[in-house]
Amino acid sequence: MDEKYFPEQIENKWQQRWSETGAFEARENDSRPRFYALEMLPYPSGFLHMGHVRNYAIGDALAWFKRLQGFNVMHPIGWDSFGQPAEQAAIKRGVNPRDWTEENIVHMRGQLQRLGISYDWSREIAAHRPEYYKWDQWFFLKMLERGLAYKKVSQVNWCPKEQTVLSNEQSSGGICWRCGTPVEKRDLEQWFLRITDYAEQLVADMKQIEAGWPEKVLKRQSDWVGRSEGAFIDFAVKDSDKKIRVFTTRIDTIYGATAVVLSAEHPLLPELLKDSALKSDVETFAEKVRNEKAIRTDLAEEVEKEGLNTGVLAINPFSGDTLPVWVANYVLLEYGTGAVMSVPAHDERDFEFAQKYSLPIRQVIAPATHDQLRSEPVATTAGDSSAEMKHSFTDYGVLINSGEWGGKPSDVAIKEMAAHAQQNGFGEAAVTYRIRDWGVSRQRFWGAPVPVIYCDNCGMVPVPYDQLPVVLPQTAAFTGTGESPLAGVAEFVNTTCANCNGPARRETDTMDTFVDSSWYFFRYLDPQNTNAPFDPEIAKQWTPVDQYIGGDSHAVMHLIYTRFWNKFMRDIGMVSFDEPVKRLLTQGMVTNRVGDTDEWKAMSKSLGNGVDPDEMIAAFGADAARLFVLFAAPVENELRWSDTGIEGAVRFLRRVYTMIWKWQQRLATGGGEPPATEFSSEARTLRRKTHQTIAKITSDFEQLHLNTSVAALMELFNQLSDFNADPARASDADVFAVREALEALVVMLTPFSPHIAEEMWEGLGHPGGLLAEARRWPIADPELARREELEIPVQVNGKLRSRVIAAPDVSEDDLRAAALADDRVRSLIDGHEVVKVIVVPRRLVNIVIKS
RNA sequence: GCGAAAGUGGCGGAAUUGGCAGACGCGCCAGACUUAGGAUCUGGUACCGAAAGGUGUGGGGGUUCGAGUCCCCCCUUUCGCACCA
Repeated sequence: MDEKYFPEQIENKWQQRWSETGAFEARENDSRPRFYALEMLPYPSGFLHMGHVRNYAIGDALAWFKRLQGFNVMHPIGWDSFGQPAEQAAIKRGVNPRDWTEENIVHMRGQLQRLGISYDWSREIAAHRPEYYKWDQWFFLKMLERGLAYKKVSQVNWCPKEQTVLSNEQSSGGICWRCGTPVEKRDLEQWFLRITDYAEQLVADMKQIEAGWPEKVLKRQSDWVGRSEGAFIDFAVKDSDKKIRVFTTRIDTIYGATAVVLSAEHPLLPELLKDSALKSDVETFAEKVRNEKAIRTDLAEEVEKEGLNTGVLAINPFSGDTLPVWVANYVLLEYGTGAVMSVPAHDERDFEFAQKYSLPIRQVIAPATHDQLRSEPVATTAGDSSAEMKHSFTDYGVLINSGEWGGKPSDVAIKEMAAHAQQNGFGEAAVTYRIRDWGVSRQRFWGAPVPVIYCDNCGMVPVPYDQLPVVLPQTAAFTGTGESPLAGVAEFVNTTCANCNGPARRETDTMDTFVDSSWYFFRYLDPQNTNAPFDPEIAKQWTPVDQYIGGDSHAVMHLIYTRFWNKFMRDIGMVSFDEPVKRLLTQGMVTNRVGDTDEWKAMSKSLGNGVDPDEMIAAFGADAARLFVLFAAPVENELRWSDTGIEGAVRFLRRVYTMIWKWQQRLATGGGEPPATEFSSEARTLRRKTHQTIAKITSDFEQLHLNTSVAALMELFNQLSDFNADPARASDADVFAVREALEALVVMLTPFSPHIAEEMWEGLGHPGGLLAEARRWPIADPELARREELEIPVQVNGKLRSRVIAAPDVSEDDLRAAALADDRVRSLIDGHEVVKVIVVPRRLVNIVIKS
């Protein structure tokens, strides 16, 4: 090792050595316990940004930690390389998306290697390569076989700026997930995956992962799936054999229904209107509502409720009442049945609607008091409470004005009334979900082609498995019009039918890139497999993933799709578990000040607040850059970038390096045996700090509390500085204590700054590198970590007044006596009555006096 | 509007979960290095006060011998949801 710390030199040296020795390659024939550390794979945009650096620095710290603890660690990386930006580059600049993508990968791979992230590069994958997307297509066909992939015309989310379809997850909140443009609705024929078949499991299986996943991610997923228990009820249409089915979670309020309200898109509407005098008015109104919905852009504002009476009447199956049927803009076709019973007295929306259109308001739930829950049925009067009620009453309570159900509490009535409906054939208890099927069709070039063909004779024909992959053509005309560019590539489109050999056309839609990322981490485990996406036997050894790390922006996209995919893979026998990821960490964003303002936003090119990782590496070294991002904030917090912070990291590394240099000669030659002589009190203090630090960092790592681990390393170093022994003259005992501290420091620094750690480890006289031994992570000795004496704070009436020194095993009585004997304490309690003395063993004494 | 989380020095953040508030770092101040300093080293750094001492974890109340931590009300910020029947 050199006298001075030259990061570039050290980093090059070790990156090369790691690569030559295959240091990070995970092997199958290995008896060590396994650990799968996974970071969300990047899109190859061309440049690594600080968010990537943070993500991979966290994952790498964990991977190194586990490796040093003796685990066989799987730590792979790949490229989420299909998607929009490549195609945008093609449209705008005429470059070939494949070339653009491959060049970006080369550049970013170089950046990752310069960062020294310990990936097993032999397992690298890229979604845009046929050997990968072949298996996307394979999975698609499997889903098609099982009826889980289907095509239908539907209203889809359309981003007018990017000219593309978006899934519901990608247009959450009504805006495009990528560019923030308000989303429009369009009618298109599209491929869907039946994620709704798994809605119940997506909710129920959260139990299995709740210990390891952030609560907020599970909450968002749970909201997204939107499980809701209630009942379907059929309202017969008067003078007709038609029925209107509504969904309600509050069947107990059904006697308060004063209208049935349909969404403007409700399929029954045209038939219902057939004989209505108001037909044309209603149709005009419904048309207007549909249009407003399709182009709605001011999402912040709640739209004012509007409705129109259709003139049609329906019959409440419980009360026999005749109710008007309305059409209104606040009823959604997508949820429930597209029709609701309007109960103004007990639903805010219905109340508002009833107020506006002067519909009657009938109260049927009374607030429950303790006695009422047991009271006899209240006499029913079908009164209109519109005058008295100022707000809807939406709590559960006791039924009134509800026929035979009067007097029953809501929860009981809900169960009994659903059963009653079922017995009488006009309804049933039901569970509905908010989640919709996953629209995976994209009218895009740069994605995996949907592997089906259309034959004039045979209709839609799946591409046979042995004809996969359906390979993307080299290029196409990129017009950016929203039509799939593949449609213009004749040699792609024109094919022969696998059934009848007649002429046929290929599907020109490609798949959503979230298909690629739904199962990629299984491919890492068996990346060369040509017979299957992966060998289930190999996958079994490594999965579920032990720790997954990435941004929380994917909480309801990638992270819900991949859970769905796993359940599908389970159902076709490829995996044996329900959940693919045991523990998930959603790391915080890396932000920087925007210009001269006080705003902190995620680094981005367009805001001009980006920090180039390459520049950081050049100026400070990869080790310092990584150390800083891990130290500056807890991993889940936002990280506000600071240029001075990283200088502190370099300073620390340089100080450690200098100390190792100072000691290396003495340590490299001397043996590591415990000395014959006694340890001095200072040496014992150093050893105590060493073992306390080992214990702290080892346990911090389990929670990924990396910032406090770094702080602990710094404390250990400060203690070493204070120890201030001279390498030339130090006693054997002192040298032993220093060696113990320095070796622990170096090994525990490795997850944060691996290059300098390897260099220093070598400098300390250990050839072969840190991974030469199966298990290198130090183990804390609790005996040595224990304090020899305790400084116990003494409070008088809760205020800190003094401290007493005590042995760690001091008895409560002795501690109390010592506190009461303390001079300062005595001067304060003299002349006062001691009411009580609280002794917390090993912690504190509080003396309560009367003042 | 609904829901959730969070408010600790100039800044990022610690605090063994009810027991010494401010670890560690950044910044700042002072000093040293017989020149320079955007290098390095040493010391200091919550606030008020000369000191003794007092005050202090968004504000107000409460529980407790003891509250950053628990409970209630309020304020602020961030995030999520957007008529989900």
